[in-house]
Amino acid sequence: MTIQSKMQAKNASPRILGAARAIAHREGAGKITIDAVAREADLSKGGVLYNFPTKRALLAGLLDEMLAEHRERLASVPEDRRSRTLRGHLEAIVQARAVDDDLSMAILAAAASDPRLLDPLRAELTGDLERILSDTQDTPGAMVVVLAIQGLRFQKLLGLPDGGADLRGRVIEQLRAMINELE
Amino acid sequence: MTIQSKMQAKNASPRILGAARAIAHREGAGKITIDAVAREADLSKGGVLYNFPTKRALLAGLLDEMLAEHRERLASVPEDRRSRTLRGHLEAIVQARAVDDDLSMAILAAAASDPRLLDPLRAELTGDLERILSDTQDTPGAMVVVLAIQGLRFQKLLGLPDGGADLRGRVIEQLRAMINELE
DNA sequence: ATAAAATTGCCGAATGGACGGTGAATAATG
DNA sequence: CATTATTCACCGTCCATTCGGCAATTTTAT
Repeated sequence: MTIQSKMQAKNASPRILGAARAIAHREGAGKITIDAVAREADLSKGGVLYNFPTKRALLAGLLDEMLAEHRERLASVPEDRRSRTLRGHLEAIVQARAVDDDLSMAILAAAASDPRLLDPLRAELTGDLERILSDTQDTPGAMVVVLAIQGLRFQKLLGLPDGGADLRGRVIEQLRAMINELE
Repeated sequence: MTIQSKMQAKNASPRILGAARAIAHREGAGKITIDAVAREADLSKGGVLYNFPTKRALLAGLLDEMLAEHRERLASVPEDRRSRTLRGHLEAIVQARAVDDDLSMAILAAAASDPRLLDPLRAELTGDLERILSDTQDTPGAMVVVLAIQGLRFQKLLGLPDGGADLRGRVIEQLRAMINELE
């Protein structure tokens, strides 16, 4: 109980989402439970459920937040360069923080029982993909890069073998080169 | 209840695994529960747990089975060609049956709470990757193909946008070409 | 301005269902 | 008979969701 013991915060949602992230990072993707989130956010279970009427809504909120951050990162790529979106995607995973991995796993796990949870992600990626493909004549070439980037994501997410940090670096260089060679 | 009403099969494990697959395919990844599997396999819950002492073991069994099939597919690639393993991986997803997607999702979901469940997969892929990389001088080039293939897997698994069947086909052609150009 | 009324944000106990797992008894097998 | 395979009846836990109530805040009425 902090300073705001009796003070009513206008919006506890960000605190709740932050708490969920913290739990995912500290205890793993499977530990995101309403109780746990409530404790972490210094809130009651009812309080959490007031802001997110269902657990699904909470997960959806997390995904939303991640997508927003994703958009920000894309926006931070210099305007003038070709293949902006594609570059953004690549740089995003280069800089990706480890925190998001457990979070992604949590969302993935939930999506197993409820595939439509990923709809916002699909929508976002559909837009990105359109932009990427319309940026070049060599659509298959661009698509290969997109797929490789996605591969990198899941490789990291699931801890699949990557051939060592050394190779990983060279692969990223290679992908950068491939992007530059797109027409 | 089929012909084998009162006949005791020597080994119910395959039937159980098959039941799990059926459920995953018919009702989704989230519906694989011990009770459900028992019903589907026409067995009691205890019977299932006799063969797989824990749910984790059941999932591990499913993963095992999938990896075995994976190895078979790899083995069916003509001996003489270069980059055998890599070609195998590519052809595997070209022919992949939809059944396995829900199954993979189920395993993925479980891995969220228990990452070590994926250890056998990691081991398998580590071996494959070694073989792939030692087949060529252009390790980054090969790795890009590996990643793209992995990207294809997850794209399909999660129903992410793929730019249409048309592009998909051309991408696969492109990947085949890239493999051929590896030295 | 101020009392009354309504709304907002939250609490926390209770509910109920789903699910993994156990163990003793029983049937089949060789 | 001994071992193996399976049933049946429970148990306990976890966990999302419900719900009635309460204090602070805002709105409405007087």
